[in-house]
Amino acid sequence: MAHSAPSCPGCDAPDLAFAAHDYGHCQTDALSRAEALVAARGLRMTPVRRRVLEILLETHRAMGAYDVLGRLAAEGFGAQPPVAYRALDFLEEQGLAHRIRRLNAFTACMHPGEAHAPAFLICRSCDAVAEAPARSVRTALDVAAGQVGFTVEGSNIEALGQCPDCRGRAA
Amino acid sequence: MAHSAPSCPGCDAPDLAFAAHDYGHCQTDALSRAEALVAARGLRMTPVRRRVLEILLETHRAMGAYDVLGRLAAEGFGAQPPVAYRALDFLEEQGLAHRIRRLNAFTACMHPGEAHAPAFLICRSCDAVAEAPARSVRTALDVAAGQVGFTVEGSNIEALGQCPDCRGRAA
DNA sequence: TCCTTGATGTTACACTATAACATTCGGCTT
DNA sequence: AAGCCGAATGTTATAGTGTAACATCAAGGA
Repeated sequence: MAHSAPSCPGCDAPDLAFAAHDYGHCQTDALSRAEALVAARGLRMTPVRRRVLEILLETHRAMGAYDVLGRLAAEGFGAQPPVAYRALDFLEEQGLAHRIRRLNAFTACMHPGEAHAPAFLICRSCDAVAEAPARSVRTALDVAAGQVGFTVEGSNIEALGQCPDCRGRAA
Repeated sequence: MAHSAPSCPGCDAPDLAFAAHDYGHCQTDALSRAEALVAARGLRMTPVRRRVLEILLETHRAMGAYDVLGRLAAEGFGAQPPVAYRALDFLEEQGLAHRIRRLNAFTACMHPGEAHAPAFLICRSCDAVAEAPARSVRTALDVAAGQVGFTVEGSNIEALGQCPDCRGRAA
């Protein structure tokens, strides 16, 4: 699936990836796209799964599984770890959420349905996480791996550094 | 520091990254280079640190902190987690070991002293981990991040897939 | 010698994640 | 409507990963 319909100008515009903007756009749009995608695959977007995705969509940060679980429990869902982990695993398998391994945390995917091997930019000052277009990065990785005969099936590419806002503020 | 002296033909040759070869070369050479590097920085390569590096160098795989700890404990070193984690953290800070976040594990660096932002190739069949030259990958990441105003200070780039051997055997 | 610094060792605990099993729900067949 | 089946949820319990805090010890300098 091509990148035909940006889900949110604020989220997608490169120069606004870290800028403050109305998250409502991202949230409602990504959610409806996720619903359609899951339905098209003959799977079920259950209440827990939907709620977890909504929670992740509330911020452009990464949330730990136990943070998500806390929210779920407070809302009457199950209060045990598997409840959160199963929903998160489902969302990740469906490409609706990503795991940020550096943080042991999860973040909503900003481009559901589009084939992409994202790179994540993690700000060490404000903990914001942005999903950067990384086709070139992934390509370079495939090439480097190919040179040693390795076939890449999946990747995690994460960068730790400083976002524009924090760099401006703190030098 | 430039990549002037490959530490081991078997380890460094791209087409042998995953091939069986005499680990003795890698181990003794990497170890002596590590010693020199640490000394040059005015730091101390203590017995625990040296032993942990040796243990990591025994294989071209990633080891969990608790696996390392088990070895240490069996040899008379402290038996509590911080003993292993402190040595591993030291080695990582000095660029003598790398953390493979996908596996919650650690692996010895094959190019100590050389500036590098490595990519790791993790075989899902045999669990071997190879450190691929990834200057181009890191450059692509820097560029992609730069486009959204993000300054990359550190990265983890990991690929999951199949090594040449396993692909040959299993199709 | 005394003192400071850094390294090691310990206890104790926090955080992350999964195995295994019971229960419930939705859809389908009869 | 009754019964069945597979998927999803909920639970208990436990495994695995990582760190805070403090005590002890060794090395080097004042």
